[in-house]
Amino acid sequence: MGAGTKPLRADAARNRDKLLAAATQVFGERGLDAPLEEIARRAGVSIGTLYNHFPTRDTFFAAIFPDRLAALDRVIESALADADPWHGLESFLSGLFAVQARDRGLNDAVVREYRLALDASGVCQNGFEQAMEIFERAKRAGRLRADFEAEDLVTLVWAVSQVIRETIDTAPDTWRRCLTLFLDGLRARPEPETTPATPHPGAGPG
Amino acid sequence: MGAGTKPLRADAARNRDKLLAAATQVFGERGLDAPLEEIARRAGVSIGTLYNHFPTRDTFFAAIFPDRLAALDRVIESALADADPWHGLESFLSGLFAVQARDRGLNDAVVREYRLALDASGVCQNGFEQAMEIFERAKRAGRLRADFEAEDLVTLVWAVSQVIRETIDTAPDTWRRCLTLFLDGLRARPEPETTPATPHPGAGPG
DNA sequence: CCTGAATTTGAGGGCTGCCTCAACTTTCTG
DNA sequence: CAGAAAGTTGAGGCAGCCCTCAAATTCAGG
Repeated sequence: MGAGTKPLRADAARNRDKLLAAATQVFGERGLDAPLEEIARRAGVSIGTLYNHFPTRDTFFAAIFPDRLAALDRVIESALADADPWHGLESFLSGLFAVQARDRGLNDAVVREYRLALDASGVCQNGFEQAMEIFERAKRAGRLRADFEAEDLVTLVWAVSQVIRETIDTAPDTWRRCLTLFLDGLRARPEPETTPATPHPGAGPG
Repeated sequence: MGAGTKPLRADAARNRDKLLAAATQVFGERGLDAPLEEIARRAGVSIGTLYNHFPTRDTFFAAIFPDRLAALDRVIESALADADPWHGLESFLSGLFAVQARDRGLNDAVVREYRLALDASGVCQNGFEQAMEIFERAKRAGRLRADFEAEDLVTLVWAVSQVIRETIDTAPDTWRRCLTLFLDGLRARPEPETTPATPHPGAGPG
């Protein structure tokens, strides 16, 4: 698995790059269901060429997202390196959702990967289990509710992904508020301070 | 506005009823984006007839959902009638989401209405404000976090609606778990008991 | 420069869904 | 029961998106 692929002709390589760039852009703007013809158009290449290089939508995903999702590994690592398990957990979720909120394609991709991970069939199995370790650690430290499970992480991602989808254009920080609610709950707490400070993001119309 | 509408011919009235029944069914199964031609097919009526009676998708919604959404007013009422403001709040959310989880169309419709209500343009303004009163009451009683706002209710509905969408076929009670997390938060609590008893619904594979 | 192989092209066929309208059928009224 | 009004029909036009393939083009090596 090194140089098993024959070198592409110059123009082909150029087109492939243009396609990948366009796809990244289009998926980012429109999500994973974006029309492939839009990608070809934006790449300045015919639809036939697109299918030459990427016979299916999934080949696009495979070319684009693994790297970008792997970037989340660093978020996980740094969360696990945090001395405070709860703070690590918070920073993992913030980091994850911040990435999702920057790109509709990534938002969809994360949902997809986590769903697959739960079915025990994902490529991302690895990343998911690493992420769960963040939660297990916080649990052991008595900071995370004891009944938290892998399903809950997936549920959390589903929930927040939709908040991101709904607000990405008009109030793209709303997910922070949602995360605060998830972390602290709706119930009033004895202590006046809950999470340091995550007030409402600028969602107000007036 | 009483009998301003000329009486429909017998066959027309029959078809209208068939269309409404079919639409209710189809929207329920497929959500508000379901193809209108499927509705005509299931009603045993031509697509032309469908457009005769309901020139736009919205006229369908207007004919179907107001009543069903109004059924939620009873949920709200009974929540407000609850002696315990927090328990009322819980029962409102449970009631709302239970309704959403039973019908994809209603799930979509609730999301739509709440979004509009926030834009101050919804028909449902009324119901939304009534719902908010549940939260205000719980706040006054010191049971709900003091910074809860209307935006948070909408966010909550967005979040849970997605969990419902993702799980409605395979584990339709998952939203309960999501609600528990919202109510109590992820953080471990000093008291051992949080919410009476909402363990994981039967989502586990094994 | 020439040639063969690699690559690109884009018209076109297929599908689904939206919507219209001229021709046809049914109901109602006198 | 006839005629007019009301209602129904479904083919067909439009649009978006998917995907294919024969013909045309471009590249790379001799």
